[in-house]
Parts: sequence; structure tokens; C-alpha cells
Amino acid sequence: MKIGDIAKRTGISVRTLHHYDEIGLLSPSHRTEAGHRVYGREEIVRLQQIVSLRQMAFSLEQIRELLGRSDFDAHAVVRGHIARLREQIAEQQELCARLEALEAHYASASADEFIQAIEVMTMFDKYYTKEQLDTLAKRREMFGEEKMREFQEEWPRLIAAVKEEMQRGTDPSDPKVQALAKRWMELVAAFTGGDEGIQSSVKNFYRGEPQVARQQGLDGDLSAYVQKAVASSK
Amino acid sequence: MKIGDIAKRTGISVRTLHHYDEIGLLSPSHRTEAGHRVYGREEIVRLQQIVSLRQMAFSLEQIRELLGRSDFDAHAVVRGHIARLREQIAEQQELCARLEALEAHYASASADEFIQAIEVMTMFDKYYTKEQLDTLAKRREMFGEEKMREFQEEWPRLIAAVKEEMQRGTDPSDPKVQALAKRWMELVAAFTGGDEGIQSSVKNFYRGEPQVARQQGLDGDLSAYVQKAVASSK
DNA sequence: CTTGCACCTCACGTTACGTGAGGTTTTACG
DNA sequence: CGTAAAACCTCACGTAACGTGAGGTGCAAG
Repeated sequence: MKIGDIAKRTGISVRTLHHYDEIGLLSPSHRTEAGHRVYGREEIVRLQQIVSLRQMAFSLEQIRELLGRSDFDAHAVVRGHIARLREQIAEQQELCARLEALEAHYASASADEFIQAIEVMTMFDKYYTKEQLDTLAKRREMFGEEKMREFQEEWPRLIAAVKEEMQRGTDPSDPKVQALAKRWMELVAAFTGGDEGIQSSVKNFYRGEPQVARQQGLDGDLSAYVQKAVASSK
Repeated sequence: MKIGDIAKRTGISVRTLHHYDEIGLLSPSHRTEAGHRVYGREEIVRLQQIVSLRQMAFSLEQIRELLGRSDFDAHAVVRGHIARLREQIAEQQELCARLEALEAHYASASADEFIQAIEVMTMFDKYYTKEQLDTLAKRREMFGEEKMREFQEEWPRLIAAVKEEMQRGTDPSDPKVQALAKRWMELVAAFTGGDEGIQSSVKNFYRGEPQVARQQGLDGDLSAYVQKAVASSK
């Protein structure tokens, strides 16, 4: 009946019982004149209920409501709780999947490269919708790991080649430039799959993150040059 | 370069930047003489990294370690993080499944009954291992909803009948008592499936939660009486 | 010159307790 | 009955990652 007995019998810490008393969730019905808490049958029952609900991950506030009086719709509270749990699960699974993909893909990368990869991933989140990311993921699966790596290695070479022609002042309608532009658009098409939404997202991405574009050797002049080449081929 | 600009450009709140400064996660390289924070390129880059890692649900402490210097094994940190996420997901799925089962089964119950059902569930957790609970769940599936309900309705009648004989002083070897005891053991066998571990868990359960036993009309005398009847039948 | 906005530094609130600090009461033993 | 250990009490700070004022200063525009 005293707090220590309750603690031993239920496995709840004395501090926790103090806490429940403090917030008015479970207050002992009596106190000795020395101020020691005395719990009765009622309170033990209520404590069991509290513990049970806590095991179900309800907050103390929710528990107070659920036990407070049945005018609260318990089923509604539970359904809300389930909904929140579902959301959390979905989020965490998404996260987990991403981190595992990263681990698998960048297993041999340095810490810096690894963190950079995470950065790129979150940047993608900013500019692409969830559906677009799904589409891109499917496309990557379609091509397979090796193809994607080849593409990633081809881009810098292609960009460098175009830049050279541009700086040399070659006309965009020159066959050499035309060939490069054709390959350029092929790679773009392979990545975007012709999806217009994705194409505009790509543009927004490079516009919003110029430092990424710069890192890859891209800039406004270069893309304008390619645009001209493509236009003149029609 | 001033804190408000950073806040607008990155979407991070001013307070958050203050916080990161406070804990030394991201401090501006300079201050104006008035004490205004001035951020440089470096800090913006670091902030992006912080935001990215935070999106991945890393704690600020972990982020500090990851960015602190690459002597920390980033891969190990990430693997640990994944493991923790997995655990949380598993727990929440377990919880969610239980709550949904409750919702489905007690959809039309009152709040009190509902909470009591949750209590019973957590009591079971205390006395049965996970495997035993799985076994019991499978057994319930085997019998189906209706059979289980029939069993649940039969128990009180059976207990009452035995109690009557006991109070009347009927000898445990009397055919009437023998018949009741036989049915008793059949029901026990249906529930436990003859699993010895489960049988002892049941005993521990009723021993540890005497109020549940009492609520069902069970007590030491009664079970001793049944034991005698069973023994005398051999 | 004053208005208003951006900036600053406290400092409390949030969740569910853990962990002492420092003091009183009860209990057990000789 | 005296004393010492065990159990009880009330503060009160710490946790994670900020939100939200309160109250005061700096700076550019009208």
C-alpha cells in the first residue's frame, strides 16, 4: 500500500509514481500524517490500466483522456493512434530503404563521398515529387547498375567535348556539334524517359542548385549552346 | 550572409541556427561588432550537410560526429542507425498489428471493455513468451472465431458446475465430477495444445494475477478439487 | 528624427521520467 | 529504549531539438 510496495509489485519505479502523482494522472487516495503516499485497491487497478496503455505507446495525456471518462471516444483515439503509427512506420521504412541502398551502393566510398551522396539524395527530394522519384528508380532498375555507371562516366566526357567546341567558336550547326548534341539528348531521354514533368524538374534542379551544375561543368552558356544545336538540327 | 538571409534561402528557422550555434554544431565564422552573426560559404555548405543528415533522422550528436572528422567510421554509424530504425519499425508494426486486431475484434465494445481487453493483452505479455503467444494465436486461428467464443462461454458454466459439486461435498471420484473434470481437461488441452511450457505459463498467470482468477470464479480449492478428480480417474 | 524591421540574449515549455541532494519517518535489531 | 538502516519526502537539474515570447539594440528608409 505504500509507494515502495507498489513499486516492487508492479515493477514501476518510485520516481514514476511520483511523476504520475505530480501530473495528476494517479494520485494516492490518502497520505499518512508524515506525508507518505498510501495507495488503495482502486489506484492499483488504475495503475495497471495506465501501464497497459503505456505499453501500447499511448502518451500519458492520451491515457488520461482514455481513463478520464468514457465520454471520450476510445475507439476514435485508438484509430488516430493507429494512423499515426502507420505514418511513422511508412516514413521509417522509406528512410531505412534509402539508407540501405546507400550502404549497398557506396560501401567502399569514403565518409566524405558518402555524406555527399546523402546530400544529393535530399536535394533530389527538394526538386522531384515522390512519383517522379519512383519513376526514376524504375528507370534505373530497367537499365541496370552497369549501364547507369557507364552513363555517369560518359557525361563528363560529353560535357567537356561540347565545352571545347563552344570555346573554339564552332557553329552549333556544325556536324561535330550536331553529333554531340544528339548523344546529349539521347542521354537526357534515357534519364527522363521523355517525361515532361521530370525534364522541367531537372531544369529547376540545376537552376536552384547552381553549385552542383558548376561542379559538373554546366552553366547557362553551355546549355544555351546545346539548345541552339538541337534547334538547328530540326 | 546574415542569419535572416540564410534562414530564407535554406528554410531553416533563425532559432534553429541559434541553436546550432549554441551547441557548437554550426557557428558563424564572424560576428559584426554589434554581435550579428555573419555566415560564409563554408558554413552554408556545412548547413546543407547538416540538413541532409537530419532528413535521414540522424541526431545532431551523430551529425556532429559524422561531420566532425572522418576518423569516425561513417559506415559504422550508418549501419547502427539502420539497425535502430529496423528495431523501431518492428516494434511499431507489432504494436500496430495488435491495436488493429483489437479494433477489429472489439469494434462494438464500450471504452471500458476495450481498455480491459488491452489490459489482458499486456498481462499475457508478462506471462507468456513470444513463441508461446505465436503458438496460441495459431491455435485460435485453427479453431476459428466461433469455436473460441463457444469455449469462452462454456468456461463459466463449467466452473460454476464444479464449484457446486465441491460445495455440496461430492467425492472427486463421483461420476458426475469425473465427467466435468474430463470436459475441463479437454478445454485445457484445446487451449494449450498439450504444450507443457504453455501449461506452466497458465499456472503462473493465475498465480501471479489472483484477481483475474477470482473474477473467473477460480481459486486454489477449486483447482485442487479438479486435480483430485483427474488423479482419481487414472 | 523616428519608425519599423532584423538582430541580439535570456529563459521557460515540451515528454516521461532518471538521478542525485538533503532532510524526515519508519522499521529492525540489540 | 536507543540507534542505525531502510524507506519516504520534496526540490530541482538533465535529457532532444528546438518553439515561443520578453525585453533590448542596430540599421536603413521616410
